[in-house]
Amino acid sequence: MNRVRFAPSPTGYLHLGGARTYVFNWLFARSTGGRMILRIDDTDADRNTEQSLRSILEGLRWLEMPWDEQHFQSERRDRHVRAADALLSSGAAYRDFTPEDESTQNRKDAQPWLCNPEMRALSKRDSDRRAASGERFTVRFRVPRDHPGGVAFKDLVYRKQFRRYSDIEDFALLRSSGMPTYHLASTVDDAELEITHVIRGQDHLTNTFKHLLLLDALGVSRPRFGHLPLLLGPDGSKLSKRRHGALVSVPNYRDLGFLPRGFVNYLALLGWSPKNNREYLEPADLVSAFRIEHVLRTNAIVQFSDKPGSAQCDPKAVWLNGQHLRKMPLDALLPYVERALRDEGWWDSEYAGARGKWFAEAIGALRTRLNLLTDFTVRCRAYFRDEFECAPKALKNLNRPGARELLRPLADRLERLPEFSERSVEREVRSLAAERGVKAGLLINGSRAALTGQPVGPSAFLVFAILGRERVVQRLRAA
RNA sequence: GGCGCUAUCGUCUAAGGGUUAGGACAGGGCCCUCUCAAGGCUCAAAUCGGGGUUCGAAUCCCCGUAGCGCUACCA
Repeated sequence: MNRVRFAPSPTGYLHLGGARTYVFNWLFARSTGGRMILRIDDTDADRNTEQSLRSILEGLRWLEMPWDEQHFQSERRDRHVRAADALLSSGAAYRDFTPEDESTQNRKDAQPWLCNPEMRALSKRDSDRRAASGERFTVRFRVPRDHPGGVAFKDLVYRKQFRRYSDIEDFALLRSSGMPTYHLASTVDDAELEITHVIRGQDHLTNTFKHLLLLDALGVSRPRFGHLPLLLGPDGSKLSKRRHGALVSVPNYRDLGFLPRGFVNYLALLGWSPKNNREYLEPADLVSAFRIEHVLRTNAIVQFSDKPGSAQCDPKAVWLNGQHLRKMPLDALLPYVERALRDEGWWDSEYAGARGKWFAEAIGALRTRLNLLTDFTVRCRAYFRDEFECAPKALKNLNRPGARELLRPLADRLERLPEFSERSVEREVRSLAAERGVKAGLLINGSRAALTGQPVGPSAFLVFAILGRERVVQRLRAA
């Protein structure tokens, strides 16, 4: 059975890149009957924060793509250290006593740093003696750099990969604090958790050679690797919390009013394509269409902007979300709208009870012209609240010559109407307009303004029907 | 600097030797219409540059250029 993992480090919130990696892993697991493992890579104690961990879990849960297992890397430290010890005694690794500040100096040099030959050549006796005397050291992997060959593997996405031993530096396994590094911890855990497919960002493509070296030295079997193209910001640089801020965080998209499925659909199309021109894909469609071999090799730019007034996110994401908002089963949509209204303090328990049918019908009518969940609160106030402002353009419709005077007579007629429905109301409105010799549009637009305070919205007759006779009559008179 | 990855409309992408280089978003126009959407139709918009290979190249090869990644006791 396939086992894949997503291994975020809790040093910031979950951003689009991480979420996309999670989504691809999950899709791969589900489409092949495998298991999804969440592993929190918290080996860098200094930079980890509780808040970051919470936000990652929250963001991941919001995607509605549950994982099957969860592990904390920090709880597995013993195994990492044991692996380092084993490599040390087999000679595959060695102690490097170079002081930290001196070794960081090396990377400033024009020449690439590969190893410190002096430390590499240290005899076992000297090494043991210096370690026993309490001298600080890091443990490094001894890359067989004198051999002419190299490491090769076949990436699921980037195909054949090869790197000469002589181009790989002697990377650290254990820090001088005794803490394992990412390379060691990640590799040991992948092996012990029996990960079969490592699917991660392309920024790890060149790290994979090190991981393979480690895996082989540890004598464990290699998982398969698949690297994903990177997500770039509009400025062309790799998406990061540092540069691009909260704008690219998953919670931001939730707050913008995205449905999990709309967001996931958008993410899935960044660096992957079903190859048949389909764009709108429901979660189940994604699972059945997903093929790791169809992942692209080119980085994708995520469109967004922090300029006030302009769209904060890719308009295509908004469009896709609108597709889901309209096409998903109404029953499935209702809970999301409920939460949006609750957040606004507009939720009425009657919506779920006596007026449940009304609520469903209203949402069903409203959703045809909305894209985001937040549109229900920012654009539909008049359907849920009795106090609302009249927009300037709506006021203009109301003030057209002859419009306002007709509202009261209309209210009177509607009050007496035997049956109050979309069709019967339409008949009344049109006949009143005809009798007074005005265009129906005048009355229709005026009514919409009086009833909703908006110049735009659903068909006016539908508005009448949604609001119901009582509120309609009252609002027409008030205008 | 070294090593590696990548290169199709503004953006996401299809076409992996033969197509008028297709679709989607965004933009323009038209239809529908009580408004705004939705929906339908339509217009504009791309193969980074240069060399090969081939009857034929977006597609294969080489060179250049550009972008990105790695080059940490970060992950």
